[in-house]
Amino acid sequence: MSSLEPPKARYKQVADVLRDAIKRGDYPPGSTLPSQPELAREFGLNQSSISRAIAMLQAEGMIRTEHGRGSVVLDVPTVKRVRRIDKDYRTKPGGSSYAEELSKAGVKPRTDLVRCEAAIPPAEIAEVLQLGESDETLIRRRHMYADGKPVQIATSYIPMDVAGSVDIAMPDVGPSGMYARISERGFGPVRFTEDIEVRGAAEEEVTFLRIAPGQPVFAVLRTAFDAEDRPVETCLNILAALQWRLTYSWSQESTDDV
Amino acid sequence: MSSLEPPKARYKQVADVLRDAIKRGDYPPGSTLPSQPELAREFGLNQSSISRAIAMLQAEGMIRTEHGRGSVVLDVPTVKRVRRIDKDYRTKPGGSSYAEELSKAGVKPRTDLVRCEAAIPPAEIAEVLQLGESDETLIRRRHMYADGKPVQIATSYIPMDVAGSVDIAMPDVGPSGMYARISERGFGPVRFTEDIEVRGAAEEEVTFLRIAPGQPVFAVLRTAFDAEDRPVETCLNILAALQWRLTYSWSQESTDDV
DNA sequence: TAGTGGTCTAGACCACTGC
DNA sequence: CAGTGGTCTAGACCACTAA
Repeated sequence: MSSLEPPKARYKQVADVLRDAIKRGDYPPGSTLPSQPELAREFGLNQSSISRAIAMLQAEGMIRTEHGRGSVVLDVPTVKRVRRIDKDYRTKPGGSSYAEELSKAGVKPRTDLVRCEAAIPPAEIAEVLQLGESDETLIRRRHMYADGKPVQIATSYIPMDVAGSVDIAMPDVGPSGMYARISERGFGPVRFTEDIEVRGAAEEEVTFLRIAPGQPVFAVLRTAFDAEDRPVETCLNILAALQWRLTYSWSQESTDDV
Repeated sequence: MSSLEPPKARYKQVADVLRDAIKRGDYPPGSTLPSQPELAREFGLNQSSISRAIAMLQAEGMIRTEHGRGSVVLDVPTVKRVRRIDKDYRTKPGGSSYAEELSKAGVKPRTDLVRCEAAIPPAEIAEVLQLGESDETLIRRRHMYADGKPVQIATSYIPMDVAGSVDIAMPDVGPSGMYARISERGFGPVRFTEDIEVRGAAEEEVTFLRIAPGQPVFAVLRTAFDAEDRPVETCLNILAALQWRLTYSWSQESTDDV
C-alpha cells in the first residue's frame, strides 16, 4: 500500500492504483471492484473520496457502475480494431462485406436482425434521402458481434419505391446482396458518401456496446447514389469511438490539406 | 427559482438550470459563471453539490474551470463544421487546400507555423513512414484558425531524403505547393490513406482548441505514397471531435457494408 | 434483509489567481 | 490580500439489487 500523500489528490491516486490493477489483470473484464466501503477501509479514506475515484475511472471508460451491484470492469481492447474502406483501383469487384472483413481478421462475426419494417425515418435521414415528412422507408436494424462481443449497431434506410417490398431484406440478405437487389430494380449505386460524426453514446448504445455512459461513439452514415445521383440507400453505423480506427484509402491526384 | 425536489439529484437539476442558461445566452462564451459559493447560496445547497454540477457541465464540454479564476463558458458551435474529402472523378485537378475550403465557406482562415525543423519523429510516425529509430524527418507543425478561432493542429512529417532540405517548407508553402515540391524531386504521390482515431484530448490540445479536458478529439493521419508505394509524407490533424463532421465521397463499385 | 452505489451536508483547509 | 475552485471528512439517508 502506498502512502497517498499530497501534492496529488488522493482520489486521483486511488484511481491510479485501481487503473493499474485493472490493466494488470487483477480485475478482469466482467468482474467487479471491491465495494466502496471496503476500498475506503483499505485506503484509509472516506467513501466520498473513493466514489470520486470510481467516477473518474468511469469517465475514462474503464468501468461502469451498476447501482446496487457494484463497479464492473469493462473490456477495453488495448489495440483498436480497424474498419477499412478501400476505394482505389485495387478494390476487388464485389468488395468485402462486414462478415468477410471480420472473418479475414480471424474473428467470428454474427449479425442479429433486431428490426425490419416499413416506417417513417428520423428527420435527418429523410433529408439525406430527399424524402417528404410522411414518406416511409424500409428500416433494417442489425446488431453485430465479433467473437460474441457486441461491436456495432447498423440501421439502413431504403425508400419504399427502391426497396419494392419488405422482403428484399430477409434476415440473411447481406449487404452485397442488398446492393445487388437494388441494382436489379434499376437503382444501381455508383456514388457513395460517408459522414463521420462523434457524439456521446445514447442510452441504447451504452447498453448494447457495453461502454461507460458518456463515452464517445462514431456515427458513420454511408449513403449510396444511383446514376441519376438520387440517394437510394443510407446506413447508419454506431461504433465505440475509442475502440476503432477508421481507415480510408484511395488513389489519384489530390491535394486536400485539411 | 425552482424547487429542486427529488427524485432527480439536486446537482443534476442545478446542471440543467445552468446548461439552459448557457444555451439561452445568459452566459456568453468567454464569460464566467457565478462563483460556487454564490451559486450555493442561490440554490440553497452546499458548495459540494454545486461543484458536482459544475464538474458535470465540464464533462459535457460546455465549460472549463480555471483554478482561482472561475468557470468559463466555452464556445460550442451548435452546427458542426464539415471537413470534406472528395476522391471521385469530380475532384478538381489541384484539389482544394484547407485555406480554399474555408474561404469558400465564408470564414477567414489563418495558419501559424509553430514548428519547422528536422528531428526524429514519434515512433508511430516512424513506423508509418517505414523509417528506422534514428532517422530524422522534416517536421512542420501548424496551428490553424477560422475567423480567429482555433480549429486544428496539423503536423506533417517528411523523410529527409524526400524533403531534400528544410527550406522546402517555408512558412508560406501551402499543401499543394508541398506536394508539387515533392513531385519535382521525383516522389509524386499517387495513393493516399487516412486513418481516423478518437481519443481524449492531450494537455496541449485542450489549451489550443479551447475545449474542456477529457473531450474527444479526432486524430486524422493522412499518408501519401509514391508510385513505388513508398510513404513520402504523413500529416496528423487534430480537431475537436464534437465540433466536426468528416465526410468522404467516392465513386466506383463498392459493396462494403461495415 | 444485507450489501451495494448515489446523494447530500456542514465544515474545514488548501492552491491558485489577480489585485 | 480576498476570492476562486479543489479536496477531504464524518456522518447520514436513500435507492437499488440479489439472496
